[in-house]
Amino acid sequence: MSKIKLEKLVSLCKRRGFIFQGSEIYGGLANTWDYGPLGVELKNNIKKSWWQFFVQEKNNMVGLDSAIFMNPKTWEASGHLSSFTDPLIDCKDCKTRFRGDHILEQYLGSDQVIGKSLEEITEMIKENNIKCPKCGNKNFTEARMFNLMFKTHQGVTSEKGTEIFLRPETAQGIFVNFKNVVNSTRKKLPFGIAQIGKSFRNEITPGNFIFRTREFEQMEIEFFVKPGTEKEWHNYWKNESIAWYIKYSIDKDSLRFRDHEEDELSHYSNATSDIEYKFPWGWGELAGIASRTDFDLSQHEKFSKEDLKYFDQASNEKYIPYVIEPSFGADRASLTFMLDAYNEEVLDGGETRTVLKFHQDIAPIKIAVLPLSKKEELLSKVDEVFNLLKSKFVTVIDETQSIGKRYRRQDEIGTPYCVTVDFDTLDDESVTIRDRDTMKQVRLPIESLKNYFIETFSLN
RNA sequence: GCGGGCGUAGCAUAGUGGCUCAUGCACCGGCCUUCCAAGCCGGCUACGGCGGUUCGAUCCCGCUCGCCCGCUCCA
Repeated sequence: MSKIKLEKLVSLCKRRGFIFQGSEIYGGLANTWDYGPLGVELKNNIKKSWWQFFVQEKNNMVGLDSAIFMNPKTWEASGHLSSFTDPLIDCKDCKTRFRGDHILEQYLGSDQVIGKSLEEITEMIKENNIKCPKCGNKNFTEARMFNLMFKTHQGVTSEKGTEIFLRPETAQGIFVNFKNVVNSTRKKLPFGIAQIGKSFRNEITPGNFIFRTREFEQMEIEFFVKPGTEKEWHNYWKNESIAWYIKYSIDKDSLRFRDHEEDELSHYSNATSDIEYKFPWGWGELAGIASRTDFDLSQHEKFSKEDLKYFDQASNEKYIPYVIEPSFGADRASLTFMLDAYNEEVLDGGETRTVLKFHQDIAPIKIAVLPLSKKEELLSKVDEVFNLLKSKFVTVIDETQSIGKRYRRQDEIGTPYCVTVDFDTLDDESVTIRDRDTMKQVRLPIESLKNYFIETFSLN
């Protein structure tokens, strides 16, 4: 398996139109990336495949698309207003940055630190003679707040009462709609609600191309279960989650589970397992499967004063469901699918070809129609084939330069099938289908072409 | 945000205080070409931005923007 350097992929992405730097003509905007013509097809296919796998093909799942702006009370209830606000301090000598509360906890224990203000944390670090864990000096900056939520104002004027946030996760949109969904779908536990959408976090350090950005797209499920059954469902979703990556051809050996240690668990979780991928810079998180207990619904019940309990007809009990949350990053998935698909192959002639071996349902372009030469008769036949396929499959025509070069072009963007119209086509009404991975060719009548591809591709 | 590295065409690189900034790939047009990056001819496209020093700056200086690595965070 050829391991690709990240720069190589970034350059390919730009050259071929997968991903561009955001606002590039203005010198860019830190850490924003735009999906180009091929990138948007790829990402859409990834989201589509996810939705099909996790929602449409499961009878205990439904979908949702909630608003990015939410009543600010939501974030009080969810804990994001306090927990996503980290007091940071820097060591002036070795220039390392720490979380002030974490460093204090190591010395004093967590009960001493909870709820302290910035000034108190700064003071406590001084008083307790705390040393930099890295260089041992005591030359710290003051603690400063870093709120991970983007703040803005609703309405034209910036009055305090209308302050709102860009959601830092899609999950809360699901929780606040739990009752609506139960009432409108008559779903019984256990069942889940899925949502794909953008989230925003003012990350301190974004980076690694589209791996960590401040604006990103999540694919999340909140799966509601009867308390006491959360362990088995946690396991179930771990397996389902990794199965999706494997179904869409991510290399098994580049994936692994990693369970969170107790001290790294989020404020809402009692058990979290990550799925990690072996990125060029090391293992990185692709998805997290968190057991969120009844934390969120309980909090929303408390803050909203709405009864969010579920009435279990079978056992005649009323309770707040427990929640298992599989949460995926769509941009990370896009990066992973590209990295994993990237191959450089040495051919018999000694030349190399670059080929993105996407799963065929993920590939941005499904079919390229190529005339063997630029002769008028072939070109009109090519149009005919294109028109036959275009309504069902993303199809392109490429007619410039040699046929071999065009095959390589399509390889580089991961097009699984090339349909070549040659001079025999004019007589026998058949075309040659060339397979990206095997480079083998088969001959097929034009009339059976569409059905052939309908059976080949499974994502609609 | 802090420290370090970096910024020349679509991509990857070369080079220079002053002459039309070079090469490969890619792209476009033409000739040619009947299944895996052929060839020939022609063409488009760049010194991240702003300011300073200088007769003259892509090159030196300052600021700024962006990228990469590290730290903290996370999908």
